[in-house]
Amino acid sequence: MQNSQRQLGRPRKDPNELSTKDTILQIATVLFLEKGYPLISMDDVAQRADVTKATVYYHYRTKDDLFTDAVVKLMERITGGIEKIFANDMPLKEKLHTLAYAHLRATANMDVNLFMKEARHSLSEEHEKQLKDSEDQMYRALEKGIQKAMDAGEIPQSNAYLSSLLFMSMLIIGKNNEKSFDTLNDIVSQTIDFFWDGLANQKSK
Amino acid sequence: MQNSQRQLGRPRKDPNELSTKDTILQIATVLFLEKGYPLISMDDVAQRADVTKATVYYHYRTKDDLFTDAVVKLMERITGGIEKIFANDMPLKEKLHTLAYAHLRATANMDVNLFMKEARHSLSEEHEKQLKDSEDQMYRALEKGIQKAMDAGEIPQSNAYLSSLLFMSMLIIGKNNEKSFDTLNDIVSQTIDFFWDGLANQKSK
Amino acid sequence: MQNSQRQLGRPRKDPNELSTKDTILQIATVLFLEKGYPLISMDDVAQRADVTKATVYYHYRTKDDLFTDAVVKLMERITGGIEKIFANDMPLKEKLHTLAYAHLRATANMDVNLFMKEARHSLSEEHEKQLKDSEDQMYRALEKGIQKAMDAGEIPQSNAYLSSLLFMSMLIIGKNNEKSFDTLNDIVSQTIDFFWDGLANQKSK
Amino acid sequence: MQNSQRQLGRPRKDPNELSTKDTILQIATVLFLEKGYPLISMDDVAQRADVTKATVYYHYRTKDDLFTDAVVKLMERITGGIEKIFANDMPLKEKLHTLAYAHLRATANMDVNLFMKEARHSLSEEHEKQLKDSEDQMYRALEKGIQKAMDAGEIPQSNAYLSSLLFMSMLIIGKNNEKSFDTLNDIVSQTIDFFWDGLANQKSK
DNA sequence: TATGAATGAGTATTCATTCAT
DNA sequence: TATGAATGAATACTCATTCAT
Repeated sequence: MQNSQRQLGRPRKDPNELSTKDTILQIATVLFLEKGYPLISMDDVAQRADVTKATVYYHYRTKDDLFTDAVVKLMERITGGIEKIFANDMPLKEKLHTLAYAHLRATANMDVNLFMKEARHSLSEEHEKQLKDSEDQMYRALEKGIQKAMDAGEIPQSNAYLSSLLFMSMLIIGKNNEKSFDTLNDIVSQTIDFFWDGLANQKSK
Repeated sequence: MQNSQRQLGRPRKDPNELSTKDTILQIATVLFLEKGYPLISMDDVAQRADVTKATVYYHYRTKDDLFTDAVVKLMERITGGIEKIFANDMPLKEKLHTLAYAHLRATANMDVNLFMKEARHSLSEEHEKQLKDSEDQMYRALEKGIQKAMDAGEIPQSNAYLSSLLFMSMLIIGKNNEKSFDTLNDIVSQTIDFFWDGLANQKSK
Repeated sequence: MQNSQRQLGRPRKDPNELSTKDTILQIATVLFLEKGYPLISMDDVAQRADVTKATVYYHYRTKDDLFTDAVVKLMERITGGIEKIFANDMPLKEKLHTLAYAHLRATANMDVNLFMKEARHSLSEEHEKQLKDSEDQMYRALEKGIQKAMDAGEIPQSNAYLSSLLFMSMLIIGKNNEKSFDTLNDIVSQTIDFFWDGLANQKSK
Repeated sequence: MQNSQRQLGRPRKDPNELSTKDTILQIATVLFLEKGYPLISMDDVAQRADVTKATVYYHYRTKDDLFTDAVVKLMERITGGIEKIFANDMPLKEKLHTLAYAHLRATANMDVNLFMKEARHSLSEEHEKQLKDSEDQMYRALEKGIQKAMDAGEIPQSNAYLSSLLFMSMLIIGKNNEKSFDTLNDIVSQTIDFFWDGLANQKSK
């Protein structure tokens, strides 16, 4: 009797490489981040992934599906990163620093915010909801970290969710205006200081 | 010399109506703000302005031209608004409040940031520069107002330009998450408080 | 003052030729008749009409629109033909002969029935209704002619509408099996005879 | 020689279930009848049969093959039905009635004629011939029955083949316009009466 | 026997732009 | 000033078919 583990269908050429589906997703993520949803065509993705358009469609039923999958997985990675940082034992301000660097490096050419919003006008409600959820999860992870610091008395109690929104927002702006500053370093430091002072001086509510 | 009271050329039928060119620009601005550059076609603009596409092309050589003109003029209006507010005599915090309301109201459905960035990948360098300049002018106006407050000792000296960036950024984020808050009022108040504390506690540099 | 009759926009190259729109419609009708709705692409139409696909779309918003217009106008022509024949003064049987010939000649390669039904699965409800209506009108014209003959006592009273359906149906079948007969003449004669006897022997209802 | 009772090869798990190939054929027949050849994709068939597309291709080399097999087998079944009815001993008119009901019920959603013709433009000559043959066989079965009635003096001698074509043609039209009549019953009765009078009054040739 | 992966060629439709009046 | 006609290039998506297991 045959080993029932045997794989059906045509197998991957080289099992050590990324699967075609993963390659497509990876390339798509980069491209969407770089130029945004409407400016990237399925042809662009196919060409860069060195497969035919039909292959892209074999793995992702629609452009929406591909985009949504790309964003959701990206958000999950970012959320994971945030959680990992907050699991550490450093003081909050240092965590924020680490976070800021990690985030800015990871999303090099992109504006996650833009990324999300751009799609809103093109996606189905279901897809939009998925996006929104994954985005929200990210903010919630950050909120949780901040809240913990509030509960630990490290900073005064205030609206931790709003703080997380503002933190992300500040990072983005910094990045968009990178050229106006000497270094990424400068932006991060000054932004964090600014944010920190905002945080530190909230009247308990 | 002609009497400057006298209108040259054939006068518009109804002087209260906008010129065709202005109608087109106005409509285009609204549409671009609503959906972004790539999602609005020249046909959309033409239809909504109730002229033919050819007429749009008569007044604006390319879509880029139209978009750039729309953004630049919008930015000029916003910049003007900022300057007017800062010319007043209220305390800085109150000015920021006024500004926040005015801005959020004016840009109801839109995200200026998105608006600007979206175009970057589609526009020629020349057009991009024009956009960047007009955006910069807006930030500079805000920066100037903040700097004035620093010089007057109203708040401590720090990076006024960064502060202006952060302020705008916070407003946008707030707006995008409007649904997380009870009212526009809440967002503005909390954001301004947060920003204010960031501002107020900067160590002099 | 300019003549207000002046045509706006780019005019037809040669005003004696068919307008582009008419050319497209004519070609499309022929093609759809020959091969049916699903097998004819907008590209096919464009190529045969010697214009670009975009031009076809300039004149007809969708393939459905083009198809519907083609069918409706064809049906109108057929209906008109039927009415003209029935306006004459010959005996009914002769009219049917004339009709049969005219119809078979006009719809050379086609099966109007096929033509109509094929579309049913592809068209919107609105388009389907238009088709159905134009088809119905044709049957009604025939029905009216037959009814007149009944009222005039030329043939016994019976269901004139069913008779018109059957008449058309017989013609089509005859045509589809043309090769089994010697000549178009044979088919027409025998079919009409058959139909005639069916008509002539209906018991009054 | 093997005992013919014994099944060769691995027996099907559940002998009541259709073989995969038969399932595919059955589903395909239904789908093609419903929507016609061009509108049904191999994917549609595969999905509805709950197998993969590759499996369909394992059993049928091409879409043409599948279609042709579907039609030929359908025609064989119909032909068989006709023969069985004509083997009976009722008067011809009653046979036609029975036939009409059986046919209209069996081909519920379809127009066999349409079904056949639609394919003509897509199939190879070889396939077309097969289709034509199986269709012809059906008409011949009907023709034979009618001829027998003529020879038996039940109806006057005339072109039995034409009569069979017309009979089928009339049935179809009736079905397509079902909604214009009260019941299937009405259509059948009236159509048969009409046909019968056509038949009964042919001059001997 | 059955399947997962991949593809080349096509399909309807859109869009920025040009041109002649 | 404004327009009707025309187009080249792109866009999302589909489909019959092949291939290696």
